[in-house]
Amino acid sequence: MQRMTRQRSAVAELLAELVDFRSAQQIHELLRERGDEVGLATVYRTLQSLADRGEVDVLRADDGEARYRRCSRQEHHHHLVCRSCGTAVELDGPGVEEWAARVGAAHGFRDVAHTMELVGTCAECAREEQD
Amino acid sequence: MQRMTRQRSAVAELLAELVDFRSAQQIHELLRERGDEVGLATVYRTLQSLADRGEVDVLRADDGEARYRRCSRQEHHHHLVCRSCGTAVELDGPGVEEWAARVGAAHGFRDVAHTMELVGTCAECAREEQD
DNA sequence: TTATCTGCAAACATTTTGCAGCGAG
DNA sequence: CTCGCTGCAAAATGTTTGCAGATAA
Repeated sequence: MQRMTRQRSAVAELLAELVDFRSAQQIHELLRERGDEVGLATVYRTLQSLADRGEVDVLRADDGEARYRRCSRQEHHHHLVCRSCGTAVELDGPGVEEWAARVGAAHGFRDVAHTMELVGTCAECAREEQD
Repeated sequence: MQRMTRQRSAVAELLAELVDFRSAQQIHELLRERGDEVGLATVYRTLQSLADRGEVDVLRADDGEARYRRCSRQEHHHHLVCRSCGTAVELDGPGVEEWAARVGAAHGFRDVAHTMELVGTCAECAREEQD
């Protein structure tokens, strides 16, 4: 069957700590940063097998990159990012989650996941733009 | 500005006849079948410019291919896509727009834009999974 | 005329795959 | 010891881009 290897443990552990969707390449990079060297191909293979077993969610970003997230009922959150300086605010509040679930149910959809990104100009950068 | 060429007319006409999402490559093939030879690169460029102007919707299939469809509405809206069969439902209702604007304002952000995608399993595919 | 568009081929980015060697069980 | 797993590099796939020639306005 399935063997437990250093590489697979590393991917699983990292996923357990992440809350948002991340691309395979981001995951590969995060592993490297924490000292767990895992081949990119292995990251792809591991994520794929996890996805096949339903242990991670897979979504596609607008640029075509696949994004993975460990599957859980736990609420994830979103970010509001400044398009100018990159400052990111973590958002909480169930607003979007509720809306997504309600809309999905209204159309008979099950297991509705979502991705969402807010981009704007933060107060500070808006002020600087005036000059 | 923008010139009207044989190729662009052909793409526009084909899109007008299609109802569901098609990939750029499918569109290229459909054009060839009806005798309108258009280079694949031109198909991509045309679809991209149409998407920029909001005249077509773009979605990403699970395999990473982009799918295009002429937009039935001009306003900004979102989609609920089935992760299994690809069926897409256009969503209306200002729920998310209001939420995004409110959250942005609460943090002092200006010109808040957002992207969002819902993915779920539609009723029909959920039924088939039972077997 | 001339700025834009087109087709081709080469470049790109992401993901998959073939294969020889490694290593968990 | 055995197969499944890994890393590498090569291939596949979908999309973008550089460029020389074609063409709408």
